[in-house]
Amino acid sequence: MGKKKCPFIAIPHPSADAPSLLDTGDDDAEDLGLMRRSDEEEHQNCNCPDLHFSDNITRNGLFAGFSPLECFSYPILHWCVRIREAGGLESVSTDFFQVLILDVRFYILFKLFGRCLKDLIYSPENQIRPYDFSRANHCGQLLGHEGLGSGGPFQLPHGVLTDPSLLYNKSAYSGFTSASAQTFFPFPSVNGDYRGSDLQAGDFGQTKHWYPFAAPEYTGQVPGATAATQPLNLSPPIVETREQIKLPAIKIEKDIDDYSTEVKIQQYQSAASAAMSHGVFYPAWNPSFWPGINHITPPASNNQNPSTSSASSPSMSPSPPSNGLPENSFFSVNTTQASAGPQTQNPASSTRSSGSSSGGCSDSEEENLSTEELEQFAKELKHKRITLGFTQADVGHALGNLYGKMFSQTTICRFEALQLSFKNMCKLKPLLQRWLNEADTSDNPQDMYKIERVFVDTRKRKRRTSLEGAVRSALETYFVKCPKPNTQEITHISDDLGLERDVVRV
DNA sequence: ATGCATGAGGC
DNA sequence: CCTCATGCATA
Repeated sequence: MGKKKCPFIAIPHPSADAPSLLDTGDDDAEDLGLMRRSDEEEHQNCNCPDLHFSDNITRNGLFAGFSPLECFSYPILHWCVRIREAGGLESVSTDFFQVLILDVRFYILFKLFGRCLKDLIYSPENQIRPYDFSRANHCGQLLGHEGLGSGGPFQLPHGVLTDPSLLYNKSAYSGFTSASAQTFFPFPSVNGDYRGSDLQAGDFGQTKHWYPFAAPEYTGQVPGATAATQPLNLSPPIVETREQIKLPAIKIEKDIDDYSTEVKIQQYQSAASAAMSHGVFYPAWNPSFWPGINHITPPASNNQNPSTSSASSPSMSPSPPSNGLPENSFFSVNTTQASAGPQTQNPASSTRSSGSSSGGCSDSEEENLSTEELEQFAKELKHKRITLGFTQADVGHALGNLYGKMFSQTTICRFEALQLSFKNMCKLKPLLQRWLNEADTSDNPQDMYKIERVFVDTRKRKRRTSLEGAVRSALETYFVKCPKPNTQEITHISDDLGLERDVVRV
């Protein structure tokens, strides 16, 4: 009786809380039903599987250190329970599914293991209770051979739900790390504000780290859409891309590839049509949102403006032929004003063609920015980027597509972390501001980062030098003695340590 | 997220 | 030759 509801996947109430998943407020983690540190105590009282915190800190996001299956399986189980609680697929409301489809993981799993999930939802012997899952039993059933009937090739790697504790170890966003060697930007620490965002990143932002279907940077799609598409779009380029990815998830991915796409679709479709026949289950399951599922025709009452969605259907189309705007459009927007409020244009199809139309144009002046403004903007950028489901790399590429100058993930990262020089921050801000405005107001922000990656820099980069132990400390000693060695001294040091001159110099 | 590499531009 | 902005490669 006294047990509290586990906040792990606090799926919003079907009718009441659907919009909260997209809430851009500070409580993003909560919006997504992700547990925060403060929930730990509460969690002690629930029957959730082993979801306890530890003090390990992950660096790259919520799902770092997790197998894709682990990342998928918990939410799936919770969704299943929720559906069951609601009386089955036929009984849940439209709003419920609007929320549900935002959980990309569920979508994918539903496609892959639709029958299995239905078993979980309907089968009388599966008397699972909310937050009372038996790992071995249900997860195996959900993802393992048993549930696939004919014994699909999908194999569970050593325990699906091994240790989810890492999920919640993400430290609060700290902006500047104390270890930062780039000290030329005098911002104070940014703290706390991105805790939620970082957690959320695990869901929508930095999904590349764990997505089994990720074709990381080449697809030109929003992560969610990417994940939804990959199992169906087995086009050669993607397959090639996979070959190059060294993520452990590849094994899983290949296994899934072997699995009959036809079967997957049928499984999905049977569930979908069953639900649709009862008049539910249609809202956002449209081709635009779920590319590859274009055989499901949403009713006319679809939320989206039909013309808008058809204009883009972004993820289905090949890369755009254009290469963005010419360089002279780099700093062509007055972003000080633009940042005050969203624009009212409908940029659905204008992201490439109307680069000059967004916001008023002005000189290429860098703004007179205060550190506080930059700091604030960096926060806002990160927050909204994550909310919109873009990675840092996406943003960098989008800038290239939209404004002609591409930036790497590194640069975006450093911008968000305020690790660029003040001058550089001021220079980049207008571009990012403009991107932010476009993305923020676009109905199809994923249009903004369709990637035209036709050029490949074939230069062979020097292999990265790794300075270790003795050499490193020797260099440091030299540096302490003489921070600015001249040529002769550099030569001397390089001879002494057996390093290239350039290495010593750098 | 960050260490090291690279190349442009300025002195 | 140096500084700076930026990116690759990798932790």
